[in-house]
Amino acid sequence: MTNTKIRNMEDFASASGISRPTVSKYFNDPGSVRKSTRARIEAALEKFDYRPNIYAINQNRRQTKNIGLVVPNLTDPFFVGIARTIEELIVAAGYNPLLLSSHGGPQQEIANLESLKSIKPAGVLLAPLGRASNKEALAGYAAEVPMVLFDANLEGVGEAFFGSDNLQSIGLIVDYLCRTGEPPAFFELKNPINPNAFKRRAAYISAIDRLGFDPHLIQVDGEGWDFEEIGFREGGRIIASHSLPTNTVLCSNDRLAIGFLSAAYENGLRVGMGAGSALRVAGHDDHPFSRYTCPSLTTISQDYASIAQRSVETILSRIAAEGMSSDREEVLFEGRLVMRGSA
Amino acid sequence: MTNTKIRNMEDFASASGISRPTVSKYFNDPGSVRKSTRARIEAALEKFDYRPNIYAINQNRRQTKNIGLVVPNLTDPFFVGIARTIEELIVAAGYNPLLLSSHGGPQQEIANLESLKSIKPAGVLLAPLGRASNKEALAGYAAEVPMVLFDANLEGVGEAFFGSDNLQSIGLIVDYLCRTGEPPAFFELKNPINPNAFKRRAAYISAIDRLGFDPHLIQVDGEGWDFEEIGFREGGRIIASHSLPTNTVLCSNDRLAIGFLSAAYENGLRVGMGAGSALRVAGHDDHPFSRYTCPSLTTISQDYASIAQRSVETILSRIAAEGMSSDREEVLFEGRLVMRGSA
DNA sequence: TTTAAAAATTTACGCGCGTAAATTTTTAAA
DNA sequence: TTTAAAAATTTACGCGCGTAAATTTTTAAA
Repeated sequence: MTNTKIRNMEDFASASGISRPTVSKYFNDPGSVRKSTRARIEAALEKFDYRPNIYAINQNRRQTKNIGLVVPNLTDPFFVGIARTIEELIVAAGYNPLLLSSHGGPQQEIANLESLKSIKPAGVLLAPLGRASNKEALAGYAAEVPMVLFDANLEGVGEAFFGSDNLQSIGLIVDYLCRTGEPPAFFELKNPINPNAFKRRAAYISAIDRLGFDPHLIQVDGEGWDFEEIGFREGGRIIASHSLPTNTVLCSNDRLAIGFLSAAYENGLRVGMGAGSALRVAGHDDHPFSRYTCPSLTTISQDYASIAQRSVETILSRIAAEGMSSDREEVLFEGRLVMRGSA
Repeated sequence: MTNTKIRNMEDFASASGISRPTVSKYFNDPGSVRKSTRARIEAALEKFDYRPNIYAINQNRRQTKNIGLVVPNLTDPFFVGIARTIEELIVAAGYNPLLLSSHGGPQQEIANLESLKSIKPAGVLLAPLGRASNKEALAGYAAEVPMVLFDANLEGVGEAFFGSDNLQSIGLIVDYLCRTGEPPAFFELKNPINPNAFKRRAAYISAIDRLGFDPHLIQVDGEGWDFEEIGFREGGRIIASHSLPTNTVLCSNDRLAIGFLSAAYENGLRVGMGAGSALRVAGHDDHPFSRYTCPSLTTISQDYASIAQRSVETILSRIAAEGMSSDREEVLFEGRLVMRGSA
């Protein structure tokens, strides 16, 4: 064999002794060619390590193998974790994931989707910002590209939504807190961005009502996504002013709770369940750092794995169906109580 | 104007009344065409919102506008932050960043670079895993694609390296700790992955020597990237066994310190500078959560902005130079002391 | 061994651009 | 107004694939 330089599929086909269209067929689906042919191509592949030009492929294929994955934030480890799980599932299915973060801004969210357009994605998985999202623009986009929402729902947008069952999970932790001590007050933002925050508020009120107690909403000011800072600042203010209505606080999410716990420590308030403790604090999401707060945080762990799996399955089936959209699907997965030191 | 469907640059050119080659020239550099021509194209652009097919462009261009960005980990907020800064600089320069995480594994690091090959990147910015990296494979890759390293250095690999001056920053915090209390012991992994860890160890010894004290290395077992867990487990073990050689501990990085502080809390050891405190703890990196530990963590803030900026500037100039590689550049940026409650 | 079905091959075209060379038009300078 | 330079246009080719239709070869079944 001479030292033939393989520059394209033409060269590779002649080097392997197979016609180019058959080689093309092989790369699109190795199982679609005869076993002996496959063996010859793979032998040649060992020798020359040729790979087809992705740009030429995507220019000519009816559809790319790209799937966009847009999350609101990558400074939040929750989205990093679920994005990684989703990416693995997409790769396993033979597709190519493209992860983008909206950095908390609705204009960036739209810009991300627009920039994805240039790579002609077969489908998009979107965890929307929520209330801040440009819903009309997203709905318009979903009319052009198959889109599945996860984490936060926008009514009627996309082919499906998969997220957490806040009614169940908040009910679970409220039950637990009431069973083991004083009924909790609910610490949250006055004007939350995330739709889950509204559902958690409603779930809290419903659970407290069901148990025959009075709901206490502690609604604080704060904009944006810097929840730890808000939890620290507002939590500190409330603790210092001795205006806590109960000795138990359920935070709308772990990031608020992390800030709140830090504020409690700064103010010399001992948190936990023991005799010497003045306060119990719980969160929601099982943030990676909730294990290392002082004390470690009792919280709810979301079913990331199921959310990721169903989201990927659904976008793949919608891509395969090519516009044969049936009804919009909405599935909520149950959370699990994680008991630690704080409550 | 009829309702002409714009399917490609040919259609768009005739709709705007300009020849296709001139339109092509415009998209490659709007400033390269006459002002009046530019105005006509942009007027047509408003009307038809056509955009060139990225696959056809990249198939035909000598070089793409893609720049790969590979970091060891996205669960570590340090890399999320610097990646975001770098992405913004790349976009501002008219290039397209592609962020990939190696998830802590050397085989994934190589796989990331290989997968980048298929999109024919003009250059790659790599924060290598360090000791675990397949150095030969990375060097081979750098011979084919312009590559700049940041955060962790691999001797001789790539066109340049930009990182932190651990000698300066560790010296700074050791000086501070010695000036304000007992000289610190150094808490670290026995076999660290990251080259910075080795430099910090050496910097600690050098600084302690310079001040005329005896170095105390607390080297603990632990594999992988779960530093908080290692800090918590090993820190707790050491605290419980009362084997701390001093009342001041400098941790090799903030994530170890976060775990260590949590362990101190669990063991009832009060950390801080006040009279009632038994222990001082400091870290390195100014992790986003170091503000919310109990107490908040005294640490070193790295000069992310400079590292990001120089890395991007350098890869762009090497891309422009097209293989005209001169000497390998190495620049270390100084850290800044961040004083908080823990030391 | 014959026959039908499946797989591979050949031929041919098209995708949507970049880009080079020769020519024409426009602009700025004399 | 003339002239030279700059910009735009025309013509033409190529990039590296996907893919369809007709034909040939191979395989499996009768």
